[in-house]
Amino acid sequence: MDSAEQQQHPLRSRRITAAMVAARAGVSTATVSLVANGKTAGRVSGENIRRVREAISELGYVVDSVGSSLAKGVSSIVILVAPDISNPFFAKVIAGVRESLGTDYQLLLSVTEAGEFPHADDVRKLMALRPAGLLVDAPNAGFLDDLAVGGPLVLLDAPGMESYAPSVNLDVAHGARELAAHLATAGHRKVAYVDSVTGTATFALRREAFLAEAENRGITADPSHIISTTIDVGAAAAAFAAAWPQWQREGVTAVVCGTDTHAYGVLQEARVAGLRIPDQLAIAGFDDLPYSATSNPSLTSVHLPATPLGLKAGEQLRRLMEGHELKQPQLTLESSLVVRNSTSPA
Amino acid sequence: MDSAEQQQHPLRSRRITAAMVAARAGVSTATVSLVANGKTAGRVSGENIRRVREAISELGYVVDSVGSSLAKGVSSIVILVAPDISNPFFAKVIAGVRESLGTDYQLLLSVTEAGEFPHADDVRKLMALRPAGLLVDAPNAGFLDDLAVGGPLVLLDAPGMESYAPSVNLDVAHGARELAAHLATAGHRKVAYVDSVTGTATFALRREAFLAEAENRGITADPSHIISTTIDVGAAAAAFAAAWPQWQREGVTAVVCGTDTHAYGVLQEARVAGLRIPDQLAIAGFDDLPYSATSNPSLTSVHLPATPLGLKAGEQLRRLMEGHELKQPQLTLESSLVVRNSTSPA
DNA sequence: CTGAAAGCGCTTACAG
DNA sequence: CTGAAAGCGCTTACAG
Repeated sequence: MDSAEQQQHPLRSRRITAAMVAARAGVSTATVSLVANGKTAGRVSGENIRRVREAISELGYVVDSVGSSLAKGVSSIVILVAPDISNPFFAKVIAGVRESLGTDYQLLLSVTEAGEFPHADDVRKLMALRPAGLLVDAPNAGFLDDLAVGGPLVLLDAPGMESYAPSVNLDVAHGARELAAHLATAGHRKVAYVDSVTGTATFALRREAFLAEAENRGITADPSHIISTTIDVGAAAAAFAAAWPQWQREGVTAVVCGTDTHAYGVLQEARVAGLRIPDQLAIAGFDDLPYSATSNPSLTSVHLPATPLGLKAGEQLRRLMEGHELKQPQLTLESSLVVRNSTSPA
Repeated sequence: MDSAEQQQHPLRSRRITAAMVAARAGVSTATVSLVANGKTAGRVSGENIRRVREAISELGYVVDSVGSSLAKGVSSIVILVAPDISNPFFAKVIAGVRESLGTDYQLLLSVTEAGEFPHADDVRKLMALRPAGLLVDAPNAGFLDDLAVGGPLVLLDAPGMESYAPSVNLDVAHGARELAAHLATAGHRKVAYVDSVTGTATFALRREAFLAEAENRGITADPSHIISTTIDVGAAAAAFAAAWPQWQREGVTAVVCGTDTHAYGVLQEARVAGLRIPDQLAIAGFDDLPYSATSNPSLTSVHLPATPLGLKAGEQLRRLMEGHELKQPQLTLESSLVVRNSTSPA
């Protein structure tokens, strides 16, 4: 039987269309569309609803996303633009987004080379997909200017860019200040800072909040003690190895890193150099990746709630895509310092 | 930006269409399509090519992906189905895929809850997007049976499933055997194995190759010494903590983990229990994540080439999507053991 | 070389 | 409540 065969191999055989369902149910395609989209209230008789549903399940019909998107003017795709997914932090953000988006929306990842954001042309290509909404993680202002999109848009981890769009941010400054206080209490007076090369706001905020509070507490960070690398263990390790001899001569006793990934590289190289941690050199990072608890020594880090970040951003976007107003367009999630052995003797 | 425009729905309203380009260039939309798609050879005059190109750049026209997909019957979307992206290993795979796919294709991530694969219904929803191709990472056979898709499809890390589709695999068995040999040489006779709960082939292969070679070399792994958890530091830590008292009584001296992530959890808990590593307990994993070099102690692991895996899979899929035959439908990439302090005294 | 026209599959006013 | 019909934006035979 034809229909039985199609049921068995729905993806291999000819595509099932609304017209086929309509023919089988003895209704028009308009009615099929109404039923398939759950817009039957006061528009389709109970009997027809039943017949269409039966035909749909018998044939294994699924609304074609492309035809539907063209007719509606918008697809079910949500684009997540992010500068770096190699950071394990980001995997958690994605997990959160997926969870809040549910099965109605498809997540399309727009990833570019380490730290780079797509430019106007790439953005246009993305918009050609008619996304239902956009999620932009850790953007820089230049990218948001290029973007200039009017549809549903939520920013993640974009401090200082609240004027562009609804955002979900992390109060990294709070954790950064705790870290400065912690190092001051431990007696450090000269610190170095290993930043990320990407000019994204969150990294600037981490650095500035830390350095400001450090200064308040009598800690100095000489300009030559502030360097940047890509978010990569090896790159951070190499940069630290090159800088350390001078830093050591100049009395640096602690290195703060923009991400834990940087910190792992510094840790690795510091151990190669035979430094006693934290006695000769204290090391700390941001993100509190799962690996920071098991590193050697375990890494002091500013904990950032990655999964909740993705979750909240997805929820906000979802409201926007459903046409609702946001009661609270700006959300901020907590951060806090987790002290471990890389700054505090066991 | 004009705030009034942003208030509206520019995603839907201000769209530049082929008709607008055609009007401006004084040609038909058919000619615009030909030029925009680079199919002009012997079909469009030089003069018209010039005029259309000019109009395209003046208006900032981009071919609408939805309309184009509907007309062609296929989109420019490549779907990557994967059971787990929280593993940092996977971020590298994605990076490799993105690189080989280039800018002609958009990468859509189909992620599900930890270790779960989408079932028939979800697959149908995905196929409704009319993807240009499918990449499936670490699938189980049940999923591939459900899939039954006819279009371009490449499997990643799917040992034993070569009959379903072209695949790019990792020779995890080789590294697993090296690991067994290494532990045997170090004098271990009773080992435990912490597996992943997902029934994916690569994990079964890791386990079986390891256990077979272990047995060859006089190492036993009692059934009660083989457990499974999700790929999660905390879950592995808890499972190990619960099992260790019995294992210790029964003489286990080494724990091999299906992934480094599991191993970090075991490492963490072993240190909490005050075990001397590797003297009282040796620990090893698979994946060789960047963090394994900096853990405490550094982790012995079977190195797997994640980025090349994504890269090769993307290249193969690309050939398929361009209508070519694959000269080599089955590719296998190397793995090898990296010995560190968790199994070998510093 | 060129354009008019027929679709691709769906949704949505619209008239009944 | 229902269906015929007009699109959505594009591509591709097809006739000229």
